[in-house]
Amino acid sequence: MPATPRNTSRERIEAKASTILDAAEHIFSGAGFDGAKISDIARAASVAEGTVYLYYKNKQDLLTGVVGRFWSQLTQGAEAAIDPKADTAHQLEQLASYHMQSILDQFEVVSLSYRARPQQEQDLDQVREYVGVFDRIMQQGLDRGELPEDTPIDQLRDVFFGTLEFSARTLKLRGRSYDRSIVTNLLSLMLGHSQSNPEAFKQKNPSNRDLMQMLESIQEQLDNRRSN
Amino acid sequence: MPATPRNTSRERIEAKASTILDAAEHIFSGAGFDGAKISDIARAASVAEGTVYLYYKNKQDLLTGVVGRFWSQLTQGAEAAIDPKADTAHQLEQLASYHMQSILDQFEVVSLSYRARPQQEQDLDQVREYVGVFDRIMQQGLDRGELPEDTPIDQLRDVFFGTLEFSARTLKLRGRSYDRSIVTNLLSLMLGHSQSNPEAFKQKNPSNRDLMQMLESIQEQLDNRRSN
DNA sequence: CCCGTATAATGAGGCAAATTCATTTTAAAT
DNA sequence: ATTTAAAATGAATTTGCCTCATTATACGGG
Repeated sequence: MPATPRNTSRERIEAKASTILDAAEHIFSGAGFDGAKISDIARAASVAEGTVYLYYKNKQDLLTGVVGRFWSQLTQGAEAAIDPKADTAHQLEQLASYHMQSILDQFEVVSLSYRARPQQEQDLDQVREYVGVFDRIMQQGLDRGELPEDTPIDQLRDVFFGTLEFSARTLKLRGRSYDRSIVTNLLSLMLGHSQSNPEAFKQKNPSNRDLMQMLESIQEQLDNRRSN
Repeated sequence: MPATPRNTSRERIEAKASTILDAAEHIFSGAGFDGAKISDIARAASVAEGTVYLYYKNKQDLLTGVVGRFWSQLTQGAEAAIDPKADTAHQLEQLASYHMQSILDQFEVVSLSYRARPQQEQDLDQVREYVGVFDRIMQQGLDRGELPEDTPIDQLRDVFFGTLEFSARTLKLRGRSYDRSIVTNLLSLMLGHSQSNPEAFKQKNPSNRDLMQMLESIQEQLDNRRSN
């Protein structure tokens, strides 16, 4: 049992699987899932039709591969795009910008994602991992005290990704290009104030009750003075 | 050329088209687009397979019909759910609640929507109409002076629908049910403060912080006077 | 270097489902 | 009752995914 050849062979096989995936991505992106024929993909990968099925169970599996790889690369890219030394707000902005540009750039593949989650089955693992990048930033923000303690991460996650995804669709629909104001506005919405409130935050943003107390105190002082 | 029969005939035809659409919706919802066979739909509508093609060009067209009708009904329902006398914040909350419940309720049809917009083609007209309901509320809010003059409606629209759609997906994914806190939190984000900020709005709507500053200044004056 | 075996690749053929269309049925008008 | 047009039918065609019997290639031992 030779070691080197085995390795080489394994590598070769992975290389071929990757070649087929490249071809699939190309054809899917150009023609959409339904429009793409396995025979097209096979031709683009320079293999016979049957060979595709040695590497991927079926057309759907091929799609899952393409989409999974995309999100997995997105995770890598996002981690690279985030400066670990930056504060929470900046990290979020880095993630948001990176996210927006990537999904606009590769909009066709993102669209294919919808086809890869057949009927309310669980999401792709790779998507969950990607979303974890956001969670980590937020968690760190909490730990560092840069966010109010009761920040609802789960809900803000939906706001973050939901808004960006929808904005991307809108931009594509109208043929407009990316404008960073979307990101900055979103972040100022998300971080600009927290209706929930720790002490530090309270000082910057007094509640109505605080105001009332102060008014009452002043009123009292005035009353005292007048009665003198 | 008889008038009555013509009418009757036209009605009959529309009724049959509608019957087929009902069947299609039913089968699509149960089996998904790919899982649905035209023969199933034909059987459910009690017509022959070929007859379906007299009313709809092809399977895709059938899907477009189903999805279009859904959004169109959603628009009607939304308009009915909104109290024209309520203020902007309440109207938005009504729309948000209605939206969330509807799309959670009919999640299968909503999922089909993704299949109805093949590859970055323009959105369905019915979706655009639906989104118009939001725009109208916001515009009215501006006119009534209930919103800052420079409210970025377009961006808030993306926040609104993007967040709700993403939240709905998340809920379905986790098998959780609808919790109205999603809506109230979203609205307090959207309306709770104006991060964009013209002077004009600030004057009309001083922040608590502004009030606190003014109070502190008064307090200071009182102190000064006393010390004299 | 040749052979045998295991691994990989091939593409013709089976099959399922969408779509077409020649034929039949139904409805309307005279 | 007959003619004509509209509507419906389902068998036949087409298309494209996927299987599998066959062929080619790689590799280790003699």
